Amino acid sequence: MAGMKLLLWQRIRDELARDIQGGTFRPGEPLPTEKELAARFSAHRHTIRRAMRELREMGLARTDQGRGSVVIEQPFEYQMGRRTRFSENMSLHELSARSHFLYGDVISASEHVAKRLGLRPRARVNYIEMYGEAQGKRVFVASQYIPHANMEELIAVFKKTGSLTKSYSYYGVRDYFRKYSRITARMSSAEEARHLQLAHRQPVLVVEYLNVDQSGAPLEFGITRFCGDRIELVVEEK
Amino acid sequence: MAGMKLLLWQRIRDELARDIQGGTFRPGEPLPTEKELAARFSAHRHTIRRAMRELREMGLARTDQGRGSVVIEQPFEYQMGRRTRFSENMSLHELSARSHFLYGDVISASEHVAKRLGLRPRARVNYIEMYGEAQGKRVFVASQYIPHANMEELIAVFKKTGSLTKSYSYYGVRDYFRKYSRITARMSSAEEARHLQLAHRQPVLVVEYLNVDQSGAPLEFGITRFCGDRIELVVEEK
DNA sequence: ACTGATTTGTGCGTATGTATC
DNA sequence: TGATACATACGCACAAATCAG
Repeated sequence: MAGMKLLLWQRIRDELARDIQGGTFRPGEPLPTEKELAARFSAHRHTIRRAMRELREMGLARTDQGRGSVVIEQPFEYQMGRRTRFSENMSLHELSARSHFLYGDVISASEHVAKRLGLRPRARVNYIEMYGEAQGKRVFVASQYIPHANMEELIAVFKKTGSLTKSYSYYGVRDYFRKYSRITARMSSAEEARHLQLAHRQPVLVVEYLNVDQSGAPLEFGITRFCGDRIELVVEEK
Repeated sequence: MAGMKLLLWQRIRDELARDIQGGTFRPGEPLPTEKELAARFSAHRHTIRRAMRELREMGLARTDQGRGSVVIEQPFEYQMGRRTRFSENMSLHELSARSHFLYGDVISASEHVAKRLGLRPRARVNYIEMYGEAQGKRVFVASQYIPHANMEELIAVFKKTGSLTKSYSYYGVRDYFRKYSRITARMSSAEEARHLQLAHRQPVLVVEYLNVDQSGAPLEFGITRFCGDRIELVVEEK
């Protein structure tokens, strides 16, 4: 089978794929126009299009009518399941992932938040805003609400440890679980676009979730906004 | 606790919430400007803004700087898990949900599809496009790939039964399971916007998934594009 | 709001190579 | 050998979306 003769469009597809994976064409950057590629490969535009179709299906490129084709930014995988944790999640992929503190305060819960956490309205909660980074790219901003009772110095502890999981263990919570996730998509707000360092308004994946401790008691309610094209949520059934 | 005195902003919030939930303000329609609301309630604009903030947190309204506030279209819940099926899923909520046939053919699988289904490249697969409707609103368009071997008349069967689950049972597949789901968000293409009957380009939730039969063999690979603001995917852990 | 240039999307026609019966 | 079917590749034309002025 080795040295099998490849068709023209397959050779073009493979060469462009190598150019992309080798870094000649960088993620986010436009690919040459079909006309230019036709000249480069001395092939018909239809043949170029056949190759481009495959690149799209391989998830390497995206093309828009009237605009052209761009190299897709390979999205990071974000595993979502019973034991979803950002730090464990992305370091698995050696992505040098970190979360960064943005803002924290003790506030009184809105009705919506109180209901989700099973608290009485206006109960005191720790409110923490953070953003997540992987390979130098912002991938999410998150707002988290944790009941203030029993964890009165959580914000200070979080600032020191830099991780909610570690902060919980400081308070004796050895393990916790994702109870549910509710996922929608919408356009980013101006503030979200700023935090995610997006040039323009882009779609965000909005995940509203509840984490519970080992006894099943609500531990943390949060709303995470993922940059739509930099993250791929993976829900794997066992 | 009954008859507890409510603050002014809480009364305004509750009255507006009743207006929205009662249908005075319809989903998708703009709410009165803050100035108009201030006049109606004889309250200061700041007080109106305090109430609006809660409405946003309750998921009832959305406001954009310079434009105003609109009533959020309450998204349908779409349960996602091991036994995800559209027909069972939405009829639970009495949403009069149906899926509609768009296009079907036997094609040869692209490399990407063949890989996911564990077939050799260019193997024959049934290709079915459909869209889903709930309460008269388009909620998704889906492209599905099912190996052609063993299910040679699948498309004809599907046209008659109107359901993939029923079509599978015709071929003796009594049950099947969701192996994984991969979720991203992006802008809808022109064609997707048309199928989803969107006025403008809007974000879509893209779910790439694999269903397997009871023996664990790949049964159906598909890409579903949900209208971002009309659907909320729910991943519930047990 | 309009115009023209650029770029991708689509359709049809033609010719050629290859596999099958 | 011939007939047929199918995929590949090129040529040409026009539609549709985008963008700069």
